[in-house]
Amino acid sequence: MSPRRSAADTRETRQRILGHSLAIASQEGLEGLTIGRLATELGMSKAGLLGHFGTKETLQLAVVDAAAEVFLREVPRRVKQLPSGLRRLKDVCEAWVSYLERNVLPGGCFFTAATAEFDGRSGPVRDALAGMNALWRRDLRIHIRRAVSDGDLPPDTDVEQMIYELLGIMLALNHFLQLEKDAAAPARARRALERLFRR
Amino acid sequence: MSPRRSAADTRETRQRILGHSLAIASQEGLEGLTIGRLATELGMSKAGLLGHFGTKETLQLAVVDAAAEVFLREVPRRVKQLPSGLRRLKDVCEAWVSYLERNVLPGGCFFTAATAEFDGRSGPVRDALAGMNALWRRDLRIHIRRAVSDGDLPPDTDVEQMIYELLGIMLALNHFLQLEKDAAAPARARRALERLFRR
DNA sequence: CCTACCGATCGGTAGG
DNA sequence: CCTACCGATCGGTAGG
Repeated sequence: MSPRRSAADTRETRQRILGHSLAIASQEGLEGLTIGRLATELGMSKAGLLGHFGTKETLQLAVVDAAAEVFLREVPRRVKQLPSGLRRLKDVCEAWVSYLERNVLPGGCFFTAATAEFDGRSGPVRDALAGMNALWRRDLRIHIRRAVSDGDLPPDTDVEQMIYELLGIMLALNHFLQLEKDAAAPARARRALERLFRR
Repeated sequence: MSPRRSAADTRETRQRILGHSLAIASQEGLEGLTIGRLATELGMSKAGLLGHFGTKETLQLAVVDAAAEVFLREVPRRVKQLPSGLRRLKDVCEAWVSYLERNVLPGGCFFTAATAEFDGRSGPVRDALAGMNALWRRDLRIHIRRAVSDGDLPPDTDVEQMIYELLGIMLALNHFLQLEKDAAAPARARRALERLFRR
């Protein structure tokens, strides 16, 4: 009667796995994501699950990609696609704060958690995380440089310094939201950003 | 011939275990710290090791305490015990940057790593970490308040905002040191601190 | 502190 | 996608 699993079904199952993996990984880390637990919670067998990815490491890499997808959808793609510059930078940062504030993933920022977890290791997962971090900094760098050449930031702006401080504000936001459940943290992040852009 | 293990020997063994645990945990996390691995690397049996702590959770709590010991020794106790205030606050922050810069633990700041790992969970380990974070913020709060009442910081200083930004600078420092091995990060942290105290 | 062991779970494979 | 299984390792205990 019912046809064999179509390619679309397969893709859907894969997305279900990745969605649940992302939720687990944001709370308990990429290593806390075990095949057995994942299979049980999704109501499938370990072998069936592993069939989609081959090994746990491949699954972890797919989760990193899925997390990047979510972040790109929720932050840069969410703001009006104005020309690069200070206005766009501010919009991106506001979307970033809002992303963390809205608790899109149950455990907060996946990349913050996963980066802290893997920064002391080596291998493909660590490299993928480092690559995503570098890509995102590159985006910020472009906006900041443009803001400087537009005259919206002082000509002596230290671009890397600004990226450093931006990231610090976001790391602190994630920290206060996750550890302290401090509802005042987003306002603090916004205030810190204002001070950063108004120097 | 040789006497039975003395209480001093026992304490020494315990310290050896905790020291090695701290090194592992700063790199691979408090959960990556497994009894079997720890026992092998220390050349003792799992049962012998567990005898000192009872359960893994008790070991994890002891590691949190040991990490606090190291941090207190390397940061607040390392600066001249001047009266609380802006001078002391600046000294403490410099010791904090230096602590991370000198890579006292192989995986960077234990508390940053462990907090990111446990902030999505519940239980005694998470609570102990939250408690240490709160204690440290209390210290910083006292210094900032004193600096304000001394007139060394503006009377309208938002104390919690300054703590937030301070923590962000340190989280970013740990991030850039661990993930990017960016030797320029300590200088960026110092510059960000200057800007924070000079507003 | 040790040896010897426990049940549970890990990632993964064979075969269908 | 499944069942059935593998060796390795997990935290922990009994008994000395």
